[in-house]
Amino acid sequence: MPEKTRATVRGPYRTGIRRREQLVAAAIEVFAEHGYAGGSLRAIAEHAGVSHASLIQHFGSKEGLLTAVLEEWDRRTVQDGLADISGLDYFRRLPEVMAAHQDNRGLLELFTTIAAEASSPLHPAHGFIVRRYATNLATLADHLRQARAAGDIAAMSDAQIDIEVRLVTAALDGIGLQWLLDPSTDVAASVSTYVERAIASWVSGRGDDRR
Amino acid sequence: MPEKTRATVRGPYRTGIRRREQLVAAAIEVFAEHGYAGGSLRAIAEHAGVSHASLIQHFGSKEGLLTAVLEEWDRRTVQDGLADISGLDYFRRLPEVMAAHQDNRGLLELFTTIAAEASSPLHPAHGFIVRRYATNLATLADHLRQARAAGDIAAMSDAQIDIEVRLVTAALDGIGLQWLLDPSTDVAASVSTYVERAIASWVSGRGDDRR
DNA sequence: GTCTATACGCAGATAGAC
DNA sequence: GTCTATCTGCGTATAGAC
Repeated sequence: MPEKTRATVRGPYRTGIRRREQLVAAAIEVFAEHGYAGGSLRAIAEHAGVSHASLIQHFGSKEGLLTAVLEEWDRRTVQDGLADISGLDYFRRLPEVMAAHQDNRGLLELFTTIAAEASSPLHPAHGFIVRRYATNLATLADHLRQARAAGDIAAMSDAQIDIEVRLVTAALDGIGLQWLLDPSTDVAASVSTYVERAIASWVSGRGDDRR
Repeated sequence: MPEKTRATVRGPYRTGIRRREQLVAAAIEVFAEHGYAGGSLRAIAEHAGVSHASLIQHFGSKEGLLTAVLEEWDRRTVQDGLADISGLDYFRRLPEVMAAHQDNRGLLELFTTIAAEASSPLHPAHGFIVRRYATNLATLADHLRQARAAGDIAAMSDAQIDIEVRLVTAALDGIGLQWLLDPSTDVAASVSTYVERAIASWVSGRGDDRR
C-alpha cells in the first residue's frame, strides 16, 4: 500500500484518498442498514453521489469495498479502547467494550453476518476473516501468557490457553448475535459472568479446566 | 397443514410430498456448498432435474425453500440425540452433539450463515431464527430449572438462568463458527471445558456468578 | 395438479467515450 | 477519473402445456 499520507501531499493523491474515505463511509451506512447482500453498489453510489461503476473502479469489486469497510471497523473498535491494557485487565475490559457495540448495531450486524458468510472457503472475504480471527486469538493468548508469566494465574499449558481464548471469543460472538436477535439480552452482564468465572478458574487453577 | 399422510394415500399427494423431499435435499446440497445467497434457484433446480419455476411453485419463494431446509436441519439435529435426556445430563451431552456436527460441515455452515444474516429484522428468515433461538433457550432453561428443583445445583435466580443458557448457546455457536474458520479447532474439548466449568460453578454456587 | 416457457426488474461487472 | 451504456445471471411472476 503506497498510502503513506504525509502531512502535505502535493499531487492528485489527496482527492483520491479523501474520495475513498467518503465512499467507505457511505458503504458503512448502507451496509449497516441493509446488510452486505442487501446493500447494492447502486444504492451506495447514490448515497455518495457517484455512479456504481466508479465504486468498482476504486475497489475492484464489491468484495474490495467490503474489505475496506471491515478494515475501517477494525480500526474503530479493536484498536480503540483496548490500547495500553494488558494481562488480565484486558479481559476485564471486554464487557464494556462489547456493551459499547450496542450503539452501533448496524456495524455489529454487518460484521456478524460477514464472519458467518465468510466461513465458506469460497467467500471473497474468507481470507480476511480467517486472518482476523487468528490475529485476535493470538492477541488474547499473548495477554493470557503475560498473566501467566506474571504469576497472576496458575500454570496453564499453551493448548489450554488456546481453548480459553477461543471460548472467550465464542462468548463475545455468541452473545453479540443473541443481542441482535433479541435486544433484551443483557450483553454486559452475560459477558461479565463469563469473564469473571473464567478468571476465577484461571486464578485458582481448579481441575475443571485441566485435561 | 393437510398432510396427514395416511399409510395409503389414494391420489396425487404421494408424488407431491416425495418430490418436495427431493427438492429440499437438493437445496441442502447446494446451499451447503454455496451458501444461501450463492445458491441460486436455478442451480438447485438443475441439481434436482426440474425447472426453477417449479421450485417457486412448491415453496412460494426462495425464502420458503430456505425455511423448509432449516426445518429439516432442526429435525435432523436438535430432535435426534437429545431426546430422553434431561437435567444436567442434557448439558453434559452437548460436547458430543457439537462434535457430531463436524460430519456435516455444509449444514453447519448454512445454519451459522442464516442465523447471522437473519439478525437483520428485514431478512426473510428473521422470524424463524428468532423463534428458534427462543425455543432453544427455553429448553435449556427448563433443564437447568429441573436440576435446580432436584437439588443438583445451588440456588439460582431465573435471571441468572437466562444468562447461563445464553452463555452455553454462545459457546456452542461461537466455537462452531471458529471450527468452520479453522478446522484445527478442538470443538469437543472447548465445549467440554465450558460445560464442565459451568456445571462446577452451578454446583458450588460460587460468588462469581451471583450478582 | 404439476411443470415449463417466458418475461420483468435489479444485481455486479465490463468497455469505451469524454 | 468518472460517466454512460451494456452484458450476464439472479429472484420472481404469470400464462399455458400436459
